[in-house]
Amino acid sequence: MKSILEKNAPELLEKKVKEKRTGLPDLKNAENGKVVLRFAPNPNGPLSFGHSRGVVINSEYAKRYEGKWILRFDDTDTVRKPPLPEAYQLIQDEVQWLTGKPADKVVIASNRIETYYEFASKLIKKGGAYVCTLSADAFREFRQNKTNSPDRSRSPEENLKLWEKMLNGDFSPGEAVVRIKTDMTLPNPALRDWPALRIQDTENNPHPRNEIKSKYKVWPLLDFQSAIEDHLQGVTHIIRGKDLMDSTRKQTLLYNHFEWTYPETVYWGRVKIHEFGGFSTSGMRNDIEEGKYRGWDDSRLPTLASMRRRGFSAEGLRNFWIELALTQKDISASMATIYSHNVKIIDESTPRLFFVREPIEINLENGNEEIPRVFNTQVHPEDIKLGLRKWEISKENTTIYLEKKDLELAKNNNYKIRLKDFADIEINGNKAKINSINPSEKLPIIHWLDSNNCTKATLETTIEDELELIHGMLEKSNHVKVQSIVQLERIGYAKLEHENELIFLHD
RNA sequence: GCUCGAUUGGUGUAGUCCGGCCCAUCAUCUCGCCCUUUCGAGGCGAGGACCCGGGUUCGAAUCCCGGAUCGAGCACCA
Repeated sequence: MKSILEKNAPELLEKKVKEKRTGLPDLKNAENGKVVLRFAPNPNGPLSFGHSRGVVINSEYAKRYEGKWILRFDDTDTVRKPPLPEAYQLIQDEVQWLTGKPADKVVIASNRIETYYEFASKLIKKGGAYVCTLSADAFREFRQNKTNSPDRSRSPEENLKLWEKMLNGDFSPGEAVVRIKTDMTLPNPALRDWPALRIQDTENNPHPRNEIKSKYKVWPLLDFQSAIEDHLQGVTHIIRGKDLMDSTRKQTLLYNHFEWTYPETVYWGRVKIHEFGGFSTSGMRNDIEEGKYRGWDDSRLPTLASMRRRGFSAEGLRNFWIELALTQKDISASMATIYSHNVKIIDESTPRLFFVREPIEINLENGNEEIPRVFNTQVHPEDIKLGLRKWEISKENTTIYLEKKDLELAKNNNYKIRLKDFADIEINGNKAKINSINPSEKLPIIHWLDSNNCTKATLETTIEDELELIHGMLEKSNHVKVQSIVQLERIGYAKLEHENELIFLHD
């Protein structure tokens, strides 16, 4: 059989060789050079770790299809989710850091309110939308009963008048809303005459941007604003959470009124990180204002700012999200996976350094051998090009530091231990003598410091959701600049945040 | 309740459209070994999964029917 096929129809055999796909799936109907994507966070705080998924996925697709992606600030709720003025810039900085370049375009919804008004007017004129003066509760009845409300039958002219009254401020919040006319008998209740624009009390809840403040009383809701803007910007593909599936359906109904074609849409599920509890942007904002956290970059917070501060590499984060790919499953990932991605990026270029926690002073004396005058080892064990760590060691009154914990380790080993890259020693009280330079027997190897070649330093870390400051001695090094990542041998990776101040990254 | 959607090892994925080469991929994880003067990195090996029940078929992770479980929407939030 096979040989017959080989002879007569070899393509049938070849077709069976399936290629394995990794990373992001292809986008449907994606034409190279023509793809336009967007990511639309609410600027009520800087980006959370979860948001970074949106930035990474959209920018990666834009790169793959040589298209562009728009960063859009959906800042249309001044009451419940008031924007944070500084977030607009913070988010753009974070995007730059994460993707290595700015978004291709930035759109701020609150700058475009009048444009949204135009489309609302147009649709009301066409009879595709109407002003509804029912209360939310009253309308709910009609939605549940699949019956038309009396307001629904008003003529476009009457609706236009009411719309003008809304804009003029003749209605208070809750008294009038613009609804998109769909069909009250639609099986999905979420789609029945859904609300598109509402009134907000911007006297008491002004928009935080100075140029906006109390300028508008009527504000579009997400489904309307987003749909109009996507069309105006020529968005071809929308990647959004599956919680917005009904938004797609609502917006498609709106697009039908205008006879526009809706973009291709793909969904992702929720992502939980085992180690992070439930955090919301507004919750974090409260806690920060109350002083519970030191800021958005507090290392206990699941924000991009925090991860960036701790020293995560943007590339590692990107790889993490790409590997998670795009599925509608609600997923629960572990920090271990993120660490693993990060280590792959940083390990080969990260200088090694000794940091002795809770240092105990020991006087080092000559023993079977004299104290060597120099300590010499590589900055990176696998890469000599990164240079050498070299200390001059005084031969008189030589004081070294060992970790308290390592003293216990030595105790369990007849007080004999090996100082890494240096010598075997035997400890006796606060003194130690050198037994041999070369490793004479298999001893535990510990890191250590010479008092003339180190300085006091602190390591900030998180233990059970509390910030801890570990005091210790840090090796002096001219290979490590402030803000760079180091590996504290036998401890883990950390960032030298300031002179003599380290912040723990991960182990 | 109504309406959507998802279901592959501990975790995340590939494969599902167009059934066989899938005794199921890759990564993470765990364990073992090697290497290494770090509890790091690297190398090698092992462990572990097609939600359940029927059906169609020579053959089902893949198709059909039923069920279960989980999640989301039904806000004048985003």
